[in-house]
Amino acid sequence: MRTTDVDADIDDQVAALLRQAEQRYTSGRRRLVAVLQTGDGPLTITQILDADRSLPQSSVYRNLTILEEVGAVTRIVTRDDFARYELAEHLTEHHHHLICSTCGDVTDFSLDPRAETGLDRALHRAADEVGFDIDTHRLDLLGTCASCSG
Amino acid sequence: MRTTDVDADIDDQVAALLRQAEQRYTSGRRRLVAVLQTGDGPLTITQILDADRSLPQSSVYRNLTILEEVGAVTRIVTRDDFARYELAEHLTEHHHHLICSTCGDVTDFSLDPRAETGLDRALHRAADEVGFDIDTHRLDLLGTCASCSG
DNA sequence: CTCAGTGCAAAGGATTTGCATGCCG
DNA sequence: CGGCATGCAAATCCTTTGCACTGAG
Repeated sequence: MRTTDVDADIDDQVAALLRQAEQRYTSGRRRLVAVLQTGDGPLTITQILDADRSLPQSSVYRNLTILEEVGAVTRIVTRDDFARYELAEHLTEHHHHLICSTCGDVTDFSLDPRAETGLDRALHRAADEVGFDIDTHRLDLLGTCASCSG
Repeated sequence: MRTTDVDADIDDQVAALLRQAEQRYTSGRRRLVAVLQTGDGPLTITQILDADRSLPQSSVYRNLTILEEVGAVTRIVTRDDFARYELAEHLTEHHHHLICSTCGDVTDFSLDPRAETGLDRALHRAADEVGFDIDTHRLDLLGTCASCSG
């Protein structure tokens, strides 16, 4: 889904984000972003390292932190002990996660626009009541994926 | 909000859940549940230990694990590195979380029933498409809480 | 009495950091 | 050239576990 001709575009945007923060878009960071573009959902460090063996663990951690600060990447935490990373929403599209309780895998999905809008309105109504200023929302479904229920 | 006369009721339900699993409801576990009833949102281990200094760390971890297995407690993970725990939804009510990006605190909130129902329907529609079997959903708002924006 | 539960301290595992080296700008 | 980024290995920090002890039934 993410392997379309917008990839080059994403690269440019990441480059821009880094430049604004006075950070370099080095080859290691490029390879990291490339791996993240690959996944159908957020990836764990292990998955990233497996996907590109040339990436050293510590650099991956460091660069993911920087890419997150810069706003190019989002860190996700599920119930298991592994943090997961994905490209930031403004580089892809707003989406949510299907988290399989059995295999632990995380995949993306979207809500139809009407439902998403309605949800957004309801959320703002609720947040306003307590003076909370919403930045974004996060919606995950926990359950069993198709392969695990088969 | 949770400090009402349903507290005794919750205690009974937790006791029942433990009994079903052939687990004892010991004083340490009682104190732990008592602390969880205190919070306006999920608590970190540190918060729990601070709330009741007589609770040893390792027992808290162990008992939270057991209470989670039994279905009395839910483990939450936010973006920071601390796991948080709260009483299971069927002991309280379905609710969501306001996560402050500045101070890291988590508080509960609810959506109005109409919005919640609409959301649920939309979620099932989306999940059905990919053969995902929903157990529950998790909805968090990320942003700035009233005290931090002041 | 017996066995699950407890508490201490030491181990485990994901993540972070120090430091010498290499490379981008 | 100068400083940021890198990579290795050692350190850190939340969490888990081993083991001897205690208390509930």
